Amino acid sequence: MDINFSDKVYQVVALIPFGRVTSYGAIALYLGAARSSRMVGYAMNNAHTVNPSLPAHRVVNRVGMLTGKHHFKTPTQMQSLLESEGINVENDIIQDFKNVFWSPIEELSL
DNA sequence: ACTTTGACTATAA
DNA sequence: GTTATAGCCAAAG
Repeated sequence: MDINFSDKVYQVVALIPFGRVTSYGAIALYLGAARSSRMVGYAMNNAHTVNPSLPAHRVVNRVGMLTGKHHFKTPTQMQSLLESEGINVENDIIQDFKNVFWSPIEELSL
């Protein structure tokens, strides 16, 4: 398994189901680097170049805030995509975040 | 090899 | 309730 930390992030993000979201910390925790949550977002900078189809809009911070919306082509694209998947976003915050939250550890380790 | 950075998180005030 | 600060660690300069 000679893949970089960033590549692992892409793998997990690619597995996020439709209509669900997860947090940077949850991904980092699944990768065994619980305290490298910042690196998850850092890696996402190249995500669109490695695999543009990565659902980066389904990755938010721990409270469901669309912190990375400015990294999309348009700041409104992230919210639009989430709303298209049935996720209610209001003021850059995902409503019912706990309800749509997807944990890689819970879903992938079972 | 050292310094800076950052799509985070937790704690303190 | 919000705002500030510190810890954290991998990648880029």
